[in-house]
Amino acid sequence: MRLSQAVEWTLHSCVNLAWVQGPVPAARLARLYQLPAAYLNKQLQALVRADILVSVPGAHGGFRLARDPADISLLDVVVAVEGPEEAFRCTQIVQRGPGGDPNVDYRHFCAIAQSMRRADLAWRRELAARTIADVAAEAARHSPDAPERIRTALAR
Amino acid sequence: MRLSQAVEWTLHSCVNLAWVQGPVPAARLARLYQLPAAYLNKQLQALVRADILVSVPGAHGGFRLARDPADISLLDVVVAVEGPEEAFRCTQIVQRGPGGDPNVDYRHFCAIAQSMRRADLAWRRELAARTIADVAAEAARHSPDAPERIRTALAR
DNA sequence: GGAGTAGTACTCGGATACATTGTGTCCGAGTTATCTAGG
DNA sequence: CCTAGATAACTCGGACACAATGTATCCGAGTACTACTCC
Repeated sequence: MRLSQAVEWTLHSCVNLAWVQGPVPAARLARLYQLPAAYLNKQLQALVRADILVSVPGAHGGFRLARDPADISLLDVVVAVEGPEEAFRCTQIVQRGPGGDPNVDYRHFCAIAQSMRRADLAWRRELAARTIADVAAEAARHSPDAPERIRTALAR
Repeated sequence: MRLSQAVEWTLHSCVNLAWVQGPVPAARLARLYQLPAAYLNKQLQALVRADILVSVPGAHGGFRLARDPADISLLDVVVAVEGPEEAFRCTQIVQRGPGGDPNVDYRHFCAIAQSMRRADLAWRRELAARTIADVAAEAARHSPDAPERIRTALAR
């Protein structure tokens, strides 16, 4: 099991966007960490579809947060990039086993599926409890001049 | 993010092995749910390397649990199949950003990495708290004749 | 001087290739059970 | 009848293909700004 690289990139981008005002083009966000600009752009589109970012086309355009950083959880970003389905996929192989009932939905009754779902929920709960604003504040606490550095680095 | 199919197969196989005595060949375990036998065999090898199963070669050979089902957590099986590394991989892109210090290990200091690690630990904690014996007992509670059905289906 | 218009630079968005990983199959090495022959 | 050896069947183990997904790139559609021309 493994999260895509895009999760790291988009999370950092969201935190950085929380520190600036106007829209920032993907190329400038990518230049910060020397990332491939076009690919980052592609991933940010997923955040736009999830109503986490707003894209502004044309010159002086770019991406900005769609709402307050305190209203964007880490889970929101992860789900936008990775999709909503949970990590463990119960294919209900028990249905095809001895004593299996084709009319029973084993995604709810299979003890294994239940345990895996419980772990998944615990993971999501942690991510949902942490917002972009939390992370930004924590980062600023650890290195107080980071916001200003990002602002100047993202300036035209 | 997505766990491999093998997790479901190996977990069910471990529960089934907890209900029988001697070694069971992979082909017979696969036949239970009409799974590709050779591929299941390949996955069970990973459990052998992790000291969860013991393989017995030759005629009348197969796989059996290496220790008591109560001493095998779901996390043990998942780690054996998926590998030990956590889902979120921090590549420390902050190092290459403005104000980044090449001598700092941001896997421990980056606020994002910390949050993702916390979620990962919560997920692992849930899986570690649940054993094969727990799942087997839960399944037997829900359908009491399941163990006997499995035993006869796995008999030569 | 001001307004309208054509042109230009910039940005997102999706369509298109490449690389990595998951999925599935096949055959050989090694072991055990069985059968056979000899004492 | 018992024992030793050869044979055959069975099983794991890893090497070898195929498919799906993640990664990366490129080009077109659309917008805002700028410069120019005309009134």
